[in-house]
Formats: sequence, C-alpha cells, structure tokens
Amino acid sequence: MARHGPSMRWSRLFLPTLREAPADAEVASHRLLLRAGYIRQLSAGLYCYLFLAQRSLRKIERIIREEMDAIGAQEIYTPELHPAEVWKESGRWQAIGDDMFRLKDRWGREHCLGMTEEEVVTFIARGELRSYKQLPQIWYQIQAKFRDEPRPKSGLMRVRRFTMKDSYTFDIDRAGLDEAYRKHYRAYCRIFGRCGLDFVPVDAHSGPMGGSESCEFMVPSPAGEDWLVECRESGYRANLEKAVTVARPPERPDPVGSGPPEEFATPGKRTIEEVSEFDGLPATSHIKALVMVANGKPVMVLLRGDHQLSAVKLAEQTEDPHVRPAHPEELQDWIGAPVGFVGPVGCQGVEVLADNALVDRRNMVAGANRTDRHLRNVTPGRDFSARFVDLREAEDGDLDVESGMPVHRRKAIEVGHIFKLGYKYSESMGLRVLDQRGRSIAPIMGSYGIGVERILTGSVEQNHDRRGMSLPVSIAPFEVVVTPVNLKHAAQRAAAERIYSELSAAGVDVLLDDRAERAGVKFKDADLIGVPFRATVGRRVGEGIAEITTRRTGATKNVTIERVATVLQRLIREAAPAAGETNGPP
RNA sequence: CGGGGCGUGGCGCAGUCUGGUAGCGCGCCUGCUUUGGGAGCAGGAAGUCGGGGGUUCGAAUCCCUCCGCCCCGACCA
Repeated sequence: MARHGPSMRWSRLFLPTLREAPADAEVASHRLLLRAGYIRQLSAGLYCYLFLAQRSLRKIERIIREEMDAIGAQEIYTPELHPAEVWKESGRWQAIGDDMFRLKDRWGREHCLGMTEEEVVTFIARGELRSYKQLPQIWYQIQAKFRDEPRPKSGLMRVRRFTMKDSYTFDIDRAGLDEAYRKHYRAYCRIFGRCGLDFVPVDAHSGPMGGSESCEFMVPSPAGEDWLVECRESGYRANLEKAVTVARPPERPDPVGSGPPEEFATPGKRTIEEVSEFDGLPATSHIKALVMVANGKPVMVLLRGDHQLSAVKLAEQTEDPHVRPAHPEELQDWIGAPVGFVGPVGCQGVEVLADNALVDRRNMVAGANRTDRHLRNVTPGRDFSARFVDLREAEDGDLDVESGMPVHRRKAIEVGHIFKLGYKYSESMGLRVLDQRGRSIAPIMGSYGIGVERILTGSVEQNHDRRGMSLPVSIAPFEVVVTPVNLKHAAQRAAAERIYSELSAAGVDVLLDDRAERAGVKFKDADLIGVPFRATVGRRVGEGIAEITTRRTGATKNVTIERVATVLQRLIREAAPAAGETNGPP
C-alpha cells in the first residue's frame, strides 16, 4: 500500500481553508490563495507555500523543466548568496540601488542575495569556456530570487522572495544568439500554453540599444501592474513603456495666420487644465513644458497639453536613467520662470526635446517664461527649435502606426521576459573564447526569465468565480477529488475508496475527502481549492452510480462506479495535453 | 520616501469619541441529533486588546513613542 505513494486523505492533510477572506487581501488571487489554504504570509512580501501551493508550483516547474530540456537547456543550480566581487566586476554593485539585499559575513565581507544571476553564470563560464567548439551553451535553473521591493503588494504578485526560472545562453555570434532567442520564445509559448494561461508576447524593443531585442510575456488581468498596448487589426502589441503610436488629432484645428507670438495674462493659471479653461481652447491646443534634469543639465520637454510624458522614453533619449523633474529653485535659475509658466520661446541655453505630436502644429499656447503670462500663436520650428522625438506615453484610442486603427491599453501581469543581452557581461567580466581562426572573442549572451509564482497568480486571476478558483488541470494541485457524501454509509465509503485507489494506481493526482463533514462543506471546499474534477459518491451508490462534476462548468454526469476511473483519466488527458502535444505561439 | 487606513482568541468584527476590569459571529473541543451545497441543541477551551513609557484610584479606551500590516503614489538593475 505504501508503495503506491502517499496517502491523500483530506482528513489527514493540512488544508486550512477559510470561510471568510482575511481583510487585507484585495486582489482575487491573494484572497483566494489565502482562503483556499495555499499560502500564509510571513511578513510583507514573504509568503509560506503550504501543501497545495507547493504541489501547484511543482507542476509548473515540471512543465518548465520539460520544455527547457526540450530545447537542449541544461539545468544547473547556483547559490542565492553572492560575493560582492562579481557584482563589482560587472558594475552592477553600484548601478543597482536599494533593490538589492546586501549583507556582510562575519569577516565583514560584502555579499548580496541574488536578484538575477548573469554575474554568477558568467563567472562560471569564463573559468571553463575556452573554445568556440564548446558553444552554444544554454544553462538554466529554478531558484529563489530576492528583491528588496519598495512596496510588496497583491499577495504573490509582487514579493521580496520568489522563484525564478532563469536561463543564460552563450553563443559565438549574433546568428547563434538569434537562434537561442527563438528557441526560448517557442519554449515560453509552450510553457505558458501548457499552464493554461491566456498570454500575449509583447514586443519590448529596447530602441537604439544596438539592435538588442526583448520580449515580455504578459497575462492580461485587471490585477496586473503593467500595461499592454495592442491593436487588434494589425496585431501590434507592446509594453506601454515601449509602445509607439500615433496621437489622435487635436480636438480643434490650429488657427490659420502667421502672426508672431503674443503674450496674454493668465493670472494664477498654472496647469494645462486651468489655462485651458481660462482661454477657452482645448488641452490639445496647448504645449505642456516640463523642465527636467538629465546628466546634471536642464532639458525642456514639450508635449501636447493632453499627453503624458513617458519616463522610460525620456531616459532613453537623454541617455540618463536617472532623469528627474527640476526643483523650483533650479527652474528659477535656469529659466527664470516659475512652475506653470515656462515655455520654449526665447529659452536660451537649454536643450529642448519636443514630442512628435507637436510636428506640423501651429499657433498653439505655451508658457511665456514670465509669472502669470502665456503666449498664443506659438509655432514649433518657427518660434523655437527643438529635437523632435517620441516622448509620449501611448494611450487608449491612439492610432496604430501601421494600420491607422485604434489601439487599446490593458493591464497585464508580466510572467516572462526574454532578452538579448549582448556583450555586457562577457566583456566586463572577461569571458573569452577562441574562434575558428584562433582569435580571442567575447561570446554573446542572452538571458531569459520566468516568474514561477506569477504563473500561479496569473492563472488564479484568469480562472476564478464566486466559489473559488478553477485552475487548469495541468497546474491544479489535485486533478480529482473523490467525495463520499456520507461517510457513515459503508457502501458509499467503500465505493469512494475503490475509486480513490483505482485513480491512485493509475497515477492520477487524487484527493479523497474522507472528512466527517456534511456534503455542503465538502463541496464548498472542493470548489474553493479549485480541483478540476469531482467524483461524488452519494445516494445512487446502491445502483452502482457515481457522479463526475467538472469544476469549471459545473456540468455533472452519472457514471457507473466501475467506469469512473477510466472516464476521469480520459477527461484529464483531454484537458491537459502533455509535452509535445501543444503547438507554438497563439 | 509622501499620503491614507488598520492592529482586540485561528478568521471576520464590535467595544475606543464619553476610562470602570473584554464581547459577537464563524471556526475549535465533548456529547446527542442530523447527513447532497458552509446543520441543530447542550456543554466547554481559547485573548500579553501590536510593544514600551506616561497620566489616573483605575487604561483596549486618554497622551508620548516605537513596531508591524494593507491601500494609493513615487520607485522598480
């Protein structure tokens, strides 16, 4: 009996379900993972995974391993605790700020908890790789990562310790990296597909960064923290940070005429909204001027009045990841005007960056660089010069660059990210091999991550109802729960035991609800923890009949007790294709 | 880091304004009854009222201080 594996009898397991949700859980996945007894919180951003969560996560990891192994990746394991030296070599000991957990050992030597492992794998690689003949390599691991998040939130969504599948590739040239990247792309699509996620791979081109490329895998969900911009007609999809779209036309056409800029009084009107209300022109007829500080110098950023600045795009344009708004005193020093009244006309010695949406506009309203004064008839290009670039955050209703059709914004959870790294680590850390002609070259690298817990949270977000979660068969902690309605009926108990042992013997993940509870309690709990199928043994046991209920649809059918195990195995197989049975990207 | 909220048996909450020795529902334990969608009756166990300090004859309650958790924002290699 013991040889047939562990005994999954509910009465003996620790599955602490809650009737009421803990008060401070707001998002669905957090609430349900707590209620269903999957997780318990240790402290902010730190969670304990109880039996159910651990089973689910192990199934997810198994799928990941199968698909990574299938592309020739080799599983490794490196310590979570890193000496500072390797991070100093790559420059990231300084570059990364408070997000890294840092600590000292008893001798005072600096260490950190790994938040990613490029340095460590590069350290291994440079000690061992000598020849192009050893390339390509794909190494992966499934391991804890630590990030000292400023604000952990939403249960398992944003935490300080999580599990990541991270992989790293080493190739002799760009063509090799392209191939490694494509393999990962396909593997990721299969992984998320097998986990039953509705996911979207989004372009996350990193702009002018020397052709390096990245792609994020997003799970659309209102609980997500990222935005996804997509155009149904053209298939365009991008992370909001990177999305390039065409702005909607201005609400009102620009006035004709070519008069010079003309100052007018706008007492106390600082925001676009206030000025707009005051002069009767829509926000789209105004120029929003922001003074930022990049690389220690002032930069004036111009946007159409109704648009929002994209911090990421500005950082790229200024090549300063730490660009920040100027302080009011700096503003006075550099521009000589207070917040709310700055503008590009007559602005000397300050670089001006203007968003593309201002190209071909004329006779707009902008700040006059004098307190309580604005200018009308301001025409970009004539009244001021600027470098025109894309600086704007895409918004719902913008138009797709290619198709001209509207784009939409949706919230999404990032579950994976693949990235062509280039030479950053091989060069900074001295990883070199000899190529075919005996020349010493730096291999080109890629890095690829999957947030294991986020697959679970994303799945719960996408698969739940009032009763609880309804996880896909492939990642549910149990595939079947066998529920005898009344344990005191010997016939029911015997039939349930029979079904349970037949399923166990067949390798099905089955749970026997042998608790001395009333039927209602068992049904509610089974629905809450999200077991995809339930075999109920009840009043018709005398006729040799049990029921099979599908959690997701609620559909129930009668099946003879002898056939229950067979029918369930077929249902499971249909619902959860195994490795190699699914196709590529959606 | 800025703003807001909260901290009272395992969970959800009341009590705090107006100081008087802690209560409700669920859960838990025992017994009887019940048994197809979170049962009923009876009995019972369980609380440093987040910590420390202060005021007071007396503090969950008032004052000071520290800590923790949640939410919004900033931040997110």
